[in-house]
Amino acid sequence: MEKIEIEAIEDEDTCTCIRVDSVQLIQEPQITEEQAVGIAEVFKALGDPTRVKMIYYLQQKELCVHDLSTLLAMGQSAVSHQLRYLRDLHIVKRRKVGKTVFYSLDDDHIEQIFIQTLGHLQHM
Amino acid sequence: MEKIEIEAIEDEDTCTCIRVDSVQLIQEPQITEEQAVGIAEVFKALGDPTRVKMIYYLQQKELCVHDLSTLLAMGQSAVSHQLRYLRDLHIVKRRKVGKTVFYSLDDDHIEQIFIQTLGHLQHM
DNA sequence: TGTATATATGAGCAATTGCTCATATATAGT
DNA sequence: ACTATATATGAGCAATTGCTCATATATACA
Repeated sequence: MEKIEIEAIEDEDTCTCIRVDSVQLIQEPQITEEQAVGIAEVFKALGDPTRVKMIYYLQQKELCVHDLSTLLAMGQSAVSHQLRYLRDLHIVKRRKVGKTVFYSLDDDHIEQIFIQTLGHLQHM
Repeated sequence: MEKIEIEAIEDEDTCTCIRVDSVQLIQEPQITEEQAVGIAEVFKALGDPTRVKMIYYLQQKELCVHDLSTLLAMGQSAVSHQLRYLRDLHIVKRRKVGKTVFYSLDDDHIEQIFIQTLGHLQHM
């Protein structure tokens, strides 16, 4: 058991509630800015109702832009923009057949996270 | 095996790529607007670097506002605002002791989703 | 080659977000 | 009661978001 020097920290204010533990955490930062940004980026991609529906449908079957547009009752442009966004994050991938482009999920991890969360949220 | 009437759908445009399946999906909507909004709401809460860090630290131990402020290198007001946001979603809860308020995670499901996702994202 | 269909993309715009600043509230100590 | 500390909150503002509209690109077919 080591004793921790509370006096080691000297700054402008007075709160010492659990300063000790905070310092311990600070000394092992454990999560970097880049990691936090990366994690947030993925969650943010799933954090929009339109994209939730898209991923929900794509998780069931490959769909073309037009059909997604119909299913979501949204303009083709809006759908294409969202698909572009998801594709940039490698959440979704394209398969072109003639004029039409089919989209499907591209990432097993994200798919699992999505499905698990769906399950969790049933019980809330 | 049932045959599906493609001709049943008659609307303004021409794409019939997989219209049949789309209609099948449409006939069982399976995901409502409210559900999509609810799911997105949760993901959105996790979709910001500041909140990711907060949840990451709080998942390790209960912390007061001041210490979170120190850990995140952010102003107390910004931290309080974010905590308020997370509290409204029942992701975080308060425990008041004298002048200081301790925050901790309030939802096992969200905690699990967060940890699992953290694990998944290690392998990406 | 010309036309129609399917998708992609840039610009613009209203709504939302995440912060800061100032200030309010709550509690403890004198 | 007065002061200091800890947290909460409203207003404001710059940045981001998610759509629409117009238009570009790609492919199929006559």
